[in-house]
Amino acid sequence: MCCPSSLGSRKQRTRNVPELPEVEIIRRKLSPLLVGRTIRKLTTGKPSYFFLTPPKLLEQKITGRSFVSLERHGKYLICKLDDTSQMLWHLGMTGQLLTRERKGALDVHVHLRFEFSDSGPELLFRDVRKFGKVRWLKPGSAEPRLNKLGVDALEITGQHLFEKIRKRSAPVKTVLLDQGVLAGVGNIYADEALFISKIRPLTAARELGKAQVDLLASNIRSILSRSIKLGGSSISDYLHPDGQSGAFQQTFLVYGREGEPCTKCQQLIVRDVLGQRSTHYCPRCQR
DNA sequence: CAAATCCCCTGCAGGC
DNA sequence: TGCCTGCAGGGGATTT
Repeated sequence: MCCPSSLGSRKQRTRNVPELPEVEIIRRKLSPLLVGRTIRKLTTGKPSYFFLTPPKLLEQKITGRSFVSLERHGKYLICKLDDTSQMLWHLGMTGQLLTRERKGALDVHVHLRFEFSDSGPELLFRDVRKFGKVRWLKPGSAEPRLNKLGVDALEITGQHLFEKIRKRSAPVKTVLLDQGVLAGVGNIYADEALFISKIRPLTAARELGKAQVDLLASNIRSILSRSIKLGGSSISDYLHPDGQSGAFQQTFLVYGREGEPCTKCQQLIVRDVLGQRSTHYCPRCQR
């Protein structure tokens, strides 16, 4: 049938990176598969610059350890190990955590392969763009990056968000992406939440009134929850650990819809660049 | 302290 | 058909 590109306008290619819902789904699916299991062997691919902890050191520190819990703050996954050390994972843009039966060759983008002492599936850390991060933390030490994160976006309240942004002159879209303000919102959910809240992304954060920020905070929480229910957004690289795709991308109202009619008012969706990130909004609904 | 800019990387769309 | 260019994006470093 008719293809969208027949409209003639050059459409931006959009990608989706793991944001809070995607990381939370990984956590929920991976947690029962990891907790209680012991790492028998860690294999690293060619050392990539992206490791915060050198692969050899990581291998030395976690071999023989077992998983106690898998937690999440914003877009970070936090593995607690049985010697009270921790392993942090950040998936960057294209990071994937995949489970599979122990067989077959590894493709060149697999950077870590966790094998366990039992005969169950192994775990792969795969990352094409190499923006992902893996860090081991010795017992009792804290990760400065985690300490700088704002509250998890699922917990954000209007009052708290208002306090955090009331003096910020930057566009509200840019401020929502600041992980020190709230943790877990990325490009897609920022655009979608602003649309639902009828707030133009370019608006200076400090111009927003308390009622608007209350609404925004509430919409951020609800859109993230809805995405989790639908398995997250799978446009390009994101997959669940078992290879399943999410379905939330089918409900996007503005993201990646440049040039298409707004679902509310038929005005064409506009794309701008803010803080070097593409930003989508309806010029009529969002004032 | 906040804001703006640049950069890491690689697959792939678009142009010719 | 095939080569070349430019873009996507999180977040850290650096500069203003």
